[in-house]
Amino acid sequence: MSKARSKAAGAAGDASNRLKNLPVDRILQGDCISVLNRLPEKSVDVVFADPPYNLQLKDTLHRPDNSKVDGVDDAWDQFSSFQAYDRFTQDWLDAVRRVLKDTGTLWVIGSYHNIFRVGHALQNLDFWILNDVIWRKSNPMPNFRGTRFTNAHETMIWAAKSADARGYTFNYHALKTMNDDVQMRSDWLIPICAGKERLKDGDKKTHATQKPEALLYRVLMASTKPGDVVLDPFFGTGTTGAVAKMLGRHFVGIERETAYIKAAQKRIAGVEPLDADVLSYTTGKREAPRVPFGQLVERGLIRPGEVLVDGRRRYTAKVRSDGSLIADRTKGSIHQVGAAVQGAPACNGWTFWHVEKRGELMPIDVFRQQLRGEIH
Amino acid sequence: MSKARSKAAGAAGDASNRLKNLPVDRILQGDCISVLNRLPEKSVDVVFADPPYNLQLKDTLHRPDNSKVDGVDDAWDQFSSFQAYDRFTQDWLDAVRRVLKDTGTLWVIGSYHNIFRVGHALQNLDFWILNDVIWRKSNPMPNFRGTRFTNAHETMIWAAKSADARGYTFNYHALKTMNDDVQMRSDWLIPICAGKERLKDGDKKTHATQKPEALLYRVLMASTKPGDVVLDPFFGTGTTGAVAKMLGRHFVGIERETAYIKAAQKRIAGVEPLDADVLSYTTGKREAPRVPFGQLVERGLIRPGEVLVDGRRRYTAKVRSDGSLIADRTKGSIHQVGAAVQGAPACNGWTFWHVEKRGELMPIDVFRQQLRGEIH
DNA sequence: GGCCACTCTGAATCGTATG
DNA sequence: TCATACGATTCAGAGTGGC
Repeated sequence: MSKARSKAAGAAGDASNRLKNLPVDRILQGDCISVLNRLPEKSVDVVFADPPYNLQLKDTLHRPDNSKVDGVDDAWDQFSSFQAYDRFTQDWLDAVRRVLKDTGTLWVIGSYHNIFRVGHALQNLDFWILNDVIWRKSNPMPNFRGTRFTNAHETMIWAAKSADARGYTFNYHALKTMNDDVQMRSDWLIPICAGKERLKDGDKKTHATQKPEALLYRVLMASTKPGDVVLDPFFGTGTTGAVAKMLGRHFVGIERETAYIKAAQKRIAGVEPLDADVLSYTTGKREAPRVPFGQLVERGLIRPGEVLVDGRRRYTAKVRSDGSLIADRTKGSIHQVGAAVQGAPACNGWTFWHVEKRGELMPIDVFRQQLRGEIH
Repeated sequence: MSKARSKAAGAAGDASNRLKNLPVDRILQGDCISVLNRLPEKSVDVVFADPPYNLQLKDTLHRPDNSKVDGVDDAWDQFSSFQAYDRFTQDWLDAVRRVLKDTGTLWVIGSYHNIFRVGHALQNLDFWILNDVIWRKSNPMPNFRGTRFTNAHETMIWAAKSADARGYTFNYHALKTMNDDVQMRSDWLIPICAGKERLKDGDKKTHATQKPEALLYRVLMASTKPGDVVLDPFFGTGTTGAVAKMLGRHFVGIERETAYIKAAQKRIAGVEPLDADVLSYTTGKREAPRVPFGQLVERGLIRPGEVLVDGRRRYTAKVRSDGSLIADRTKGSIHQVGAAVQGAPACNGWTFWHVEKRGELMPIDVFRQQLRGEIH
């Protein structure tokens, strides 16, 4: 670890053209590593980094309706190999480490394509992981070919400068208040960036991977105080800057592309900082848990092979391992089979089907209620 | 990458004492790497691995009421450094790679302490990540000190043997059925293992990190077929084996500690496998026998000369005697002509083209279903 | 305005059998 | 091995336009 650290430390460059004071609430144009190397050391409270994910997309993907998916094919996301990506990652992480205060923390966001490279590298550089936080997307893009699980989340790593770093900011009570007085968990349900918030040039997205402000809101509420400085080395269209300004924090943005910088400047200029007393009213909304029937089976509340019967004992059906039912000539969901055996157009399987316990019939909805109670 | 691979390949050991046949539904005692090296190559359908997390707990942790938290401090979770852990990880992953069929997949579960080491290592060994899956715990242990987010999830990596590996099992439709007919996402809400399911010796947990059966249920439902072999190189108290037996899959367990093996054997002996009819699960059209369109014509379900129309009555085509279609300027298969009239890159003719009966449109897929029913 | 139907899109490592 | 053809496959939310 220390070997990697000292080697990369050389990348910090000479201190000759180093700035004495941190330029604040500005976007600095250039390659993030060389710009970072010009900034004064230990001057930044928090770094939020959204580096290229190195997606390695191959062919074009079409939706079932034949429309084309507009994938990320920007030049900035192209790397020749894992090695090249690892070197890049180590270099910017090391440059970040120098400008971060000893009490500072680092956030990095990524997907399975790159996050294991990033996590590995930052642990090697002695960063100390405080949490990994899952951004659960309420509206992810589906998997169109039915080949995998819907890729419905991204991962953030939150880390301090070292295992024995003390005094980092974590606004525990503010987050708990935001979360209806329950501790904030490591999984966050937040929609993707769309609608008015999404920056466009005509009908084209300005940036392929603009992050939602709600995500940065929670990150900054958790790990910064008003007046703190947040640095974003992959500034893009400036979500970090916009939210920082709104929340009364300072930002430093680093970005190469002129088009992104212009869009970010315009966007941030339009942001009105909030009064401090307003901030405390924002709360996280709670999701209403949907409980699929298959979950009752998976959890053992209903066993595969168990026989369900309707309230008047006219029809029966047997539970299969995937949570579907099988009856005379039909199989399908609890609703489909319930409808089919009755010859009805539709049926609410939750109230239609029952389990027999000691001669008594119990609607399966009872088990769903039980599961909901456990979840929340 | 290839360097790491070939180097570790040496760890596969000599083939002199290698077994000819895979011993199935048994727990093999010993160090997982040397046991793996004795197994026949490419013999296993799926590997589920729950390796040591390398937790690096320093002091004992106390709850607000001063009771002691029973953390993981077992000898098997102690590593001297990241390097030692990385070497261990690479070695067992490489041994796993050898016994895995080319169509097989690998699951690894971990937390932020180790999952970045694991993910980095398996990418270096050319494993190809299919998904990372988040196990969201409905009842995690709270963070008692209020210094971080409640650590409410663990991460699983699901990977194929290489980027171009084909034919791995993913029971898309069964999982969709389990989830109320929406695609299964990459975030799974499942409670931790507690209650009757949790194995105990008196009032002490038998194993510090026993996984819930519901988690393995979903893993095995997703990525294995009945009769498949699942290998678990860190078998512990045998959750993988218990669920595999229940679901009509075979297991191979590897475990060092006698106490865990005994507990697992007793547990698995008490498991009753499900009946075959219950194990059957929802499959999609991909599994169904192929029926050429020409057969519908040949069998008289569709007559030569009949006019087909799309669902919105924008396009028509006429059926020729050889089962091809002819439309303005094009002729060819139902798919080719469907694509051509729309100007689309591709088209599923089975669902695109309809026949008009008494003013109602019926997709030609209905006739295919009919034929499939007859054939069986 | 309100409701309904329809359209569009989002960090995506998204096929397989046959010849 | 490679080219060709078959034919399987989507969820939530925002925007738009008609009645």
